[in-house]
Amino acid sequence: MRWSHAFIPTLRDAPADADAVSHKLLVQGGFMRQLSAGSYTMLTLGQRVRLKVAGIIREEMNAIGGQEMMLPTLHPVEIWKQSGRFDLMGENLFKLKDRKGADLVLGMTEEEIFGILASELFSYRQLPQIWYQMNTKFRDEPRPKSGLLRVREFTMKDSYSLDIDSPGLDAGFDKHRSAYKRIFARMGVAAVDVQASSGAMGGTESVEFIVRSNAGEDWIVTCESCDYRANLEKATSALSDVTDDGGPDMSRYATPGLRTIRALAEAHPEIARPDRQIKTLVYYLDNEPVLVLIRGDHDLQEQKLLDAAGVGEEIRAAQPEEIVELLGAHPGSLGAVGVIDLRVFADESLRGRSNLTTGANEDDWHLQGVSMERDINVNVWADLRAVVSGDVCPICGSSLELWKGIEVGHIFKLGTKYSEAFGAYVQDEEGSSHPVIMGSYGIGVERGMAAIVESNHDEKGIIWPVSVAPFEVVITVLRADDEATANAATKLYEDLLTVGVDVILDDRVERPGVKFADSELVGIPFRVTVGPRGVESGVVEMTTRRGLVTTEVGIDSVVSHLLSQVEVGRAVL
RNA sequence: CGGGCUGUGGCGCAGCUUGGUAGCGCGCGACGUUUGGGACGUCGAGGUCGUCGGUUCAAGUCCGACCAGCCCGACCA
Repeated sequence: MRWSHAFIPTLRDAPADADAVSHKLLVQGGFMRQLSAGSYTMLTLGQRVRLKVAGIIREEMNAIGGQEMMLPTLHPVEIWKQSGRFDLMGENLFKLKDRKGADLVLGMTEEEIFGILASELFSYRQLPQIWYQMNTKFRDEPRPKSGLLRVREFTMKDSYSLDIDSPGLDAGFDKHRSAYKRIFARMGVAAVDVQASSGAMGGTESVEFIVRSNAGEDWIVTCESCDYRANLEKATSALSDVTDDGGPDMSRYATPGLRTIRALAEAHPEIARPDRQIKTLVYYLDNEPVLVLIRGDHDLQEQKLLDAAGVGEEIRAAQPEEIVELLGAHPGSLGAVGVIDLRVFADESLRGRSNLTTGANEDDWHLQGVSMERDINVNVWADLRAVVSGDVCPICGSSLELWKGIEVGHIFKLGTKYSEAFGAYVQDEEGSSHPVIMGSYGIGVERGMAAIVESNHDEKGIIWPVSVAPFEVVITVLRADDEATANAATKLYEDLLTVGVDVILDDRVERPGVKFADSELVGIPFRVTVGPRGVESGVVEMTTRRGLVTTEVGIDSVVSHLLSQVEVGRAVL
């Protein structure tokens, strides 16, 4: 491609609404433009990167035996009702009507359709299968943001493993886990696999692939000395032993105006240290009010509550008016003692505790000497608290740290939910019928692009890894209006094309500074500078984008030099 | 869905308080001088000021409604 005739609209001024670095650089570099909230046009540079990322994914999926298909994005609403996910996905699902008034939805993931296809399987001898596709997914996000990091329309590679039994599922899951590691390594991002909540997908186990970045929206917990890694939604920590040394019987005491854990602790330090208080929260799970008990110095992790409750359509904190109606008191004086008409969820850190303080469900009154066993009817014990930095690792006892990251992939052990919903059963050796066991595995292609940029840039612009660069080499012609220089550059351009290098010829009649700045903003890994001075003496310059290291090379040997460096870059794992 | 902010040439913005018919920088076209790190001069093109309605002799400016985008929160595979 010749730059002088390419549509590469670079900008000097950042778009005002670019919050993430990748958003700013991809717009400034002329890779993409926003059409509407969460909807982006990929320009020629962006599309070239996207196709390279997709190519890496495709190669690795094929390498583990994946079979690529292409599924429709327009789905009849019935299949989403059949799987039960029409209600589950709620407003995130795009819905529309056709001319006959029939309800349709736009696919946000494709378990339903692959489940339907799997119903054509009849024998264990046809298993295992790995099926995948890469196409557009639609999600009506409440708040698209950060450029490609959270959008309403994007490309996802989604694959599905189909097995007769759970060892088979484990094998398919592990194949994907290692394929994903290779994919992200080849893309040039350091993605780590962490334990995750399965969320609305259901299933038994899930692992996310996370790229560390402050632009990300996920909080990750890692141990400083062992390999424990988990999303905050799933992470847990070791509990320290607390001895409550018996204590008095339960009694009421007046706490006028004390409405927070801290205020109560400061007013009554002898009986109401935060770790001796029960924090009582009121939530609605699918419109059912429930009480949630956690230790006074802890915070609730809502996803854990949702997981403990089973897959729920909706979780929300109750409003103060609702709380007064349910319990007869305002937040600040709430407790679960004597509550029998509401389900009570309690965090493990409260199990077996006694001599605690909690609200009396009467404004300005609390109870002391409360025993969990004796005084509170707990329906569900679960790990509900949010881990905080410095907590104790549940595996090795070292310290846990928290950091932010971008979720670039997520793999799930689904089980039989969809095969049962769509009648995907196969017979085993004995002739008895079993639902196919499914796994589901996703990678967001454009989000992956953004993650690459987030972790590969400097103050001058993007630094694409060779494997995903829109072009591997840019030939920067100084004095494109000088015939000898232009001819030498054009010859070099054609020679590089001949040996299969992805090269762009910057033959614009621009000042050198403009061309250098653009090539660095766009982030092409190798630059060859061809100028009149060098052409006269038979040399050109090679500059690496990373580090901007420049070396002088004879014009006759530059093609082989470049080719070997490009090949090294392409192969990097 | 709650709270906040913003919509003015392609991009970034001023003008609005105090109403009088639109301006700056970058970019763009032509010509000339330049050309190894984002040049300079001259001339020029380009805007129903988000939309609709209202007030007024007169609205980018005041009022109302709506739409869109962004931020915080809620939410989120």
